[in-house]
Amino acid sequence: MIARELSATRRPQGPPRLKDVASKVGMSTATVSRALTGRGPVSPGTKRRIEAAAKELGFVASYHASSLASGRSRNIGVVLPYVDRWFFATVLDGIASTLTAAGYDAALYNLQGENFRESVLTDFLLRKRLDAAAVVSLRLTPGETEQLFSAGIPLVGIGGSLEGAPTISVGDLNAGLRATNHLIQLGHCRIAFIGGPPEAGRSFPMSSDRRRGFERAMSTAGLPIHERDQLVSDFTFLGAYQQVKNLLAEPEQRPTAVFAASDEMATGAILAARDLGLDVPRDLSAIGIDAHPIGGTFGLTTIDRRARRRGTHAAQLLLRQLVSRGTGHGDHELHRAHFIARSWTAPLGSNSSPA
Amino acid sequence: MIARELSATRRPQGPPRLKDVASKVGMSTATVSRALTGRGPVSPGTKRRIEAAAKELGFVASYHASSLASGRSRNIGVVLPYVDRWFFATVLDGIASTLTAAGYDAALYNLQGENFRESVLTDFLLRKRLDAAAVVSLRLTPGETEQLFSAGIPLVGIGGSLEGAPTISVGDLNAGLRATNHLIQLGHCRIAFIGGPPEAGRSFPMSSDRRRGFERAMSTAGLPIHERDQLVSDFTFLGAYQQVKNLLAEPEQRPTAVFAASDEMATGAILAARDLGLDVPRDLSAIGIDAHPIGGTFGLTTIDRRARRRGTHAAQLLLRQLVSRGTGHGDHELHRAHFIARSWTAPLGSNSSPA
DNA sequence: GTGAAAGCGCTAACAC
DNA sequence: GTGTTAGCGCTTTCAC
Repeated sequence: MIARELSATRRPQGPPRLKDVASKVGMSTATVSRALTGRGPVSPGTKRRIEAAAKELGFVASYHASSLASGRSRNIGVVLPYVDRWFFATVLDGIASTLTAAGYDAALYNLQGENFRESVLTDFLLRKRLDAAAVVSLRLTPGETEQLFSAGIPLVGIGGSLEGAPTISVGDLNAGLRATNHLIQLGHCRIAFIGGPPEAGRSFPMSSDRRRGFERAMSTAGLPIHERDQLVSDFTFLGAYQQVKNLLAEPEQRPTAVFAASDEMATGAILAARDLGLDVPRDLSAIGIDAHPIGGTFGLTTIDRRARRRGTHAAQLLLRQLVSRGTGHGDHELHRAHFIARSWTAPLGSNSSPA
Repeated sequence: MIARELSATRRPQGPPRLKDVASKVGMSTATVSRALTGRGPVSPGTKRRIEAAAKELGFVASYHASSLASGRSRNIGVVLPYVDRWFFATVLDGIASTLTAAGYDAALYNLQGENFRESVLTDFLLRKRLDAAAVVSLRLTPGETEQLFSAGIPLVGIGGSLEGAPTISVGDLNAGLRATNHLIQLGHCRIAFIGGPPEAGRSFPMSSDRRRGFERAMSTAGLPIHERDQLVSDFTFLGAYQQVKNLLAEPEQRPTAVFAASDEMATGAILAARDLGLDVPRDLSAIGIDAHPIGGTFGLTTIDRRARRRGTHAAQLLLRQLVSRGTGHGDHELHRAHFIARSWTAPLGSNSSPA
């Protein structure tokens, strides 16, 4: 009803339109548009006057109209399996900050594991309100990738596998190798591995790659892998704490070192060991992956995946692609992970035969 | 250049338009629009045929066009100071999931402390591409709130203070009171408080409210607050760990309990105590706030802010407002925090005079 | 360098 | 119930 009354007065004091700016400077909307978007020629003088007028009126172009007319939307999608886990939240933080600074919006698509996978990948792509998308730790099917490409949406992958799209990976396999080798070089022969759950087919192929790195390093060194030292947890502190507590409960079967696929799990492992009266790192060395702040507290040795930086980098890549209008198919950048040696790993020595 | 060539062929195989669906079923675009949006009368029969045709063609309405024409955009903004902190990430998770499930987009605005405050609050509001916004832990100035209202954007606040907008708060003051009282009832007289940094003027007024709760509880109980027991940290594990380690270094001045404004800090405090050789909870009781998973591991007593649920609830509130077209000015819902007593708080007893 | 005019793809009055 | 007709507010040829 109110709306009806207002419509008589016609736009009582709605936001200013391009038209308003145009008439204020006595120019056509076309020129104003060119001046403000920077596309097309405008004389420096007019440009300045237009900008001044726009500012004075507080004019900001309507995204919807602009997007509809131009096909560009200054909106970039970020697709990830979780947002409430440190690694993902941090990557997201990096992406979002970069985009915001560049004047882009970040549209968040939280798949929640696999819950929304179907609808998100179908929906958001089809509606084409996105200029580009960053896909974090997801293994897209060829069909899905192709759909996105054919919709003309530049993609960049982070740590997942994305056939044909530029990907920023950290080399999970390599990280697994290095972490394990570090422990081996310290003299450890019996090393436990705590990984994440087996990947649900299509998501985050990270844990299994690390596990493969672990296995390869062990076999290269000629070390046996004990079945019972192969733990599966959920990337969380709590899960690992419990698992490791069980594992260490039998002294004669104890590993001397543990490699966890996340810092949270590594920390859990350490605290479990401590609670069992073990001395860290004398009785148990531990190494994690992530450089989660919690690890820094204690001095956990870890492999930094540089989460935030990778997010930033992915966003920049996308932004650059948007400018050059190239899709940049298939470039693959490997961000080498950064090794951080700290005090939770120690040479095997004083504890060759645990009490 | 390619575009130019293609334009000859005219939409070689671009996504289907409303028009395509219309001609496929031999109806006008208006009817198709009505059928698909559910706004306006359509006979059940035609509706079904239209839906079938749309599905078959893989038609999905262009958001931009639809938004421009209707003024609605199925896009809701989420403004928060950080995304890489557990509480915020979890709230965000709750909001985003709910919105996604309802077919809405979540546009993320990460202020990064105060970095992007200005531009976000100005920009995203002016462009009006948002149907509504959830504002987490932010203290908006009256001017800012008014701007948002006058732009017709329904708001809901979570845990911040938002004059005139519905707010979901957890009662930080009350949480502070309860946590402190819990410790007092256990017989503790010397209680330390670890809070966050003083709020940067306009952000997240949560730490100070908890501190006030603490102070009030103490003074009500007639207990003195020692200046040196009032710690300021950064909500992180590490910060608290160090602070508390310093605090506990002098045995004769030791508090017997500590109330931390976050579980991460409480956990840091506990581990600091342990590393100093103290027994928890015999020598030091600790209570936190958040129900961060890390606390569950050890049995940290805490006050659950129900982060995820509050996010969910905020999103629902917004969605409901959008339907009823009311702005719901000023309703204030208090989600009472949930007390979780666990093993890290104990009656003062065996440790009346610490060694 | 600038303006006129034709859309972008959809929704919303309003007639029928 | 359904079709017709105007736009939503901007961008972009295309002339000038």
